[in-house]
Amino acid sequence: MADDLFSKKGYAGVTLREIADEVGMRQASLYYYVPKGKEQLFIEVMKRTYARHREGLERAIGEAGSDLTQRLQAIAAWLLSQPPVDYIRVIFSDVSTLDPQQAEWLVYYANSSLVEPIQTIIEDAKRAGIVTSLDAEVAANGLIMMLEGLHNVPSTYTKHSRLQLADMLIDMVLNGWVKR
Amino acid sequence: MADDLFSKKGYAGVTLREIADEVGMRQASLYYYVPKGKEQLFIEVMKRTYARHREGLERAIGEAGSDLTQRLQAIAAWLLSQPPVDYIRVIFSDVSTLDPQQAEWLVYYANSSLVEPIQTIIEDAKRAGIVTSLDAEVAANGLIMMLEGLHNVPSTYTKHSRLQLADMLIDMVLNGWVKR
DNA sequence: GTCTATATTTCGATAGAC
DNA sequence: GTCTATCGAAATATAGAC
Repeated sequence: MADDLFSKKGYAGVTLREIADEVGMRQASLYYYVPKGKEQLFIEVMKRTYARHREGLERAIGEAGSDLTQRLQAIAAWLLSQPPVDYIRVIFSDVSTLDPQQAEWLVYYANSSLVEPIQTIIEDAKRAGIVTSLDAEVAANGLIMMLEGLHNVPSTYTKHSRLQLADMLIDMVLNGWVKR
Repeated sequence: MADDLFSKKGYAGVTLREIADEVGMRQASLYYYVPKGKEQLFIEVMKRTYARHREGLERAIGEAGSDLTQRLQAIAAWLLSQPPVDYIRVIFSDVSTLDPQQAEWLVYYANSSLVEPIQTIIEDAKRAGIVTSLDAEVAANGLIMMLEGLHNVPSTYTKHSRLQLADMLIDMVLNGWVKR
C-alpha cells in the first residue's frame, strides 16, 4: 500500500512510479484517480491512514475489555501491527509545497484519530479512580510517541520482540520508575 | 546547518542546493569539501550530530547534579534545544542507496551517543536504590522517544510549552499513572 | 480506465575558468 | 576555494491513442 511507502520513506522519498508499480499500474495512470498529482495522492492516503487508525484503535480497545493494562497492550499491538505513522513529522517537515491550511487540517485530523481514542480510555481510568490526576492528552501523546518509536528499533537489535518491549514500556508508564 | 535540514526533511527531502544556500555557497562548491557527494555529506553530518549529542547530554547531566529528576529535566532541555534527531528512522528508511555496512555502523553510533548516557544515569539510580528493577536500556529508549516526539507537537497546539510538557512526561514516567 | 510517448522540471554530479 | 556552465538521470506531469 502507498501509506506503507510514505511512512517508510517519507514524502520526498517515494516516487509515483513505485506507487504505480505496487498497484500494478503505469505511473501516468495514477493521474486518472488523482488529477492533481502526488500531493493530492499523499493527502488522501494520509486521510485514509488516520481513519483506519481511529477504527483500529477503537476496535482494539473495545475487544480488550475494561482492564486498563490490557487496553494499553491492545493499543500497542494495533500500533505495532501497522506501518509507522510518524504522525506529524511527515506532514509538517516533508511536504514543503503543501498548502499550510491543508497541513494544519491534516494535523488536527491526525491528532483526533490517534490521540483521542487513547485519551478517552485514560480519562475513563481517571474517573474510575484507577489512575492519578494527570493530563490525559499529554499522557496519550507520550504513550503514542513511545510506542511509535518502537518501529525504529531494528528487530535484530534487542533480545526482546517489539511487543515485549511495548509491554515493558507500558508497565513502566503505569507503575513508574521510582521505588517506594 | 545541514543537520537541521536533514533531520527536518529527511535525506531525500533535502537538496544540495538548499544546503549550499544555507552555507552561502553554490551547489557545485560543496564538492570541494565532499568529493563523494550527497551521501558522504549526509554521513558526516550525522556523525557530527551524534557526537554533539553525546557531548551535550553528558554536559547537561553533569551540570544537573545528582538528583534523578533534575538530570532527566536537563536531558529534556538539551534534546528540545536541538533539532530533532529522528534517531534511526533517517538512517534506515530514507537512504536506500547507503552502504548497508555503513548504515549499521551509523545506527550503532547513534545508539551509543544518545541512549548510553541516559542509560547510565538510570543504572546509577538503580544502584542507588532510587528506581525499581527495570531494563535501563528500554527505559532510556522510551524516554528518548517521548521527548523527541515533543518536537512534533506544534507549539500553537497546546497550552503548555514543550519544556513544560517534558516535565509532565518525566513526572509521569517517574511516578507512574496508577494510583496506589 | 489504462496505456505509450513525451514534455518539463529538478537534482546530483562533472569540467574547467578564475 | 569558489564560481559558471552544463550534462545525464530521474521524477512529475501532460497529451492523446486505444
